[in-house]
Amino acid sequence: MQWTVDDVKAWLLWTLRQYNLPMISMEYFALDGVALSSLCEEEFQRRAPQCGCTLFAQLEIWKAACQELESRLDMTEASRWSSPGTSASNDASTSNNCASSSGDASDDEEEEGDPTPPPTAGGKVATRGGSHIHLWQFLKELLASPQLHGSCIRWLERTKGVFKIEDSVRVARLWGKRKNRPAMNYDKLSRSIRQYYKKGIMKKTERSQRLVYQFCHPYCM
DNA sequence: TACAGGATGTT
DNA sequence: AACATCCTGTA
Repeated sequence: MQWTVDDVKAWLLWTLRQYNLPMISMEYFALDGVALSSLCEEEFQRRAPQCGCTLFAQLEIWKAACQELESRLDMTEASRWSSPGTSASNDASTSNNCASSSGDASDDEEEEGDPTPPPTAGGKVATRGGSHIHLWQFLKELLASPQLHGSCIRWLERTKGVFKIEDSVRVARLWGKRKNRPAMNYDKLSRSIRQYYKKGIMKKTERSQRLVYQFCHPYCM
């Protein structure tokens, strides 16, 4: 996360726009990438009461995606991420240090994450982070960023909530990373999706194709 | 490999 | 409750 203050601002604006979120005061986010990463969910909420939760969750996904790209993908796609930048003019700063040699990487190294303890006052701080995200929410978050995850999961018919998992291994790995479950795989992830059938969160498609699922109505909006 | 679900443990 | 894990069986 080597973002500058401007990179952070660009990411915020881009994310707000992607999700039609209300505008926020950028003054509270005059931070570089490292500082932004060190913020806990509550601190996001404080700075952006309307959408801090979403921004925090999106940043988690972004970080996971960056790790994925650095460790897994080759340089051919590296040009696609760099900094978010609104679709208009953009970057003279492709701040990439992706010098990762290819070779193999059964698993990536630890993330630079957050070595900075949150300097908040008062007693109770980070600890109660929000990892209580549901699988269906996580999948929707991935689906909401096709530029980042379109190669592993994408909508087939967005209005109907039909989507396809293109790369089951990668989706499962991202889910495991998010939940801190290193042993996660598609077998277990798909079992959880199947539980959604009787819960009315997802349903089977008309003529079931493999790796294609469908959200039930309130959940696909 | 993917899919369907039952059983059981964990948080 | 919402998984995570494991497993039997089917296609």
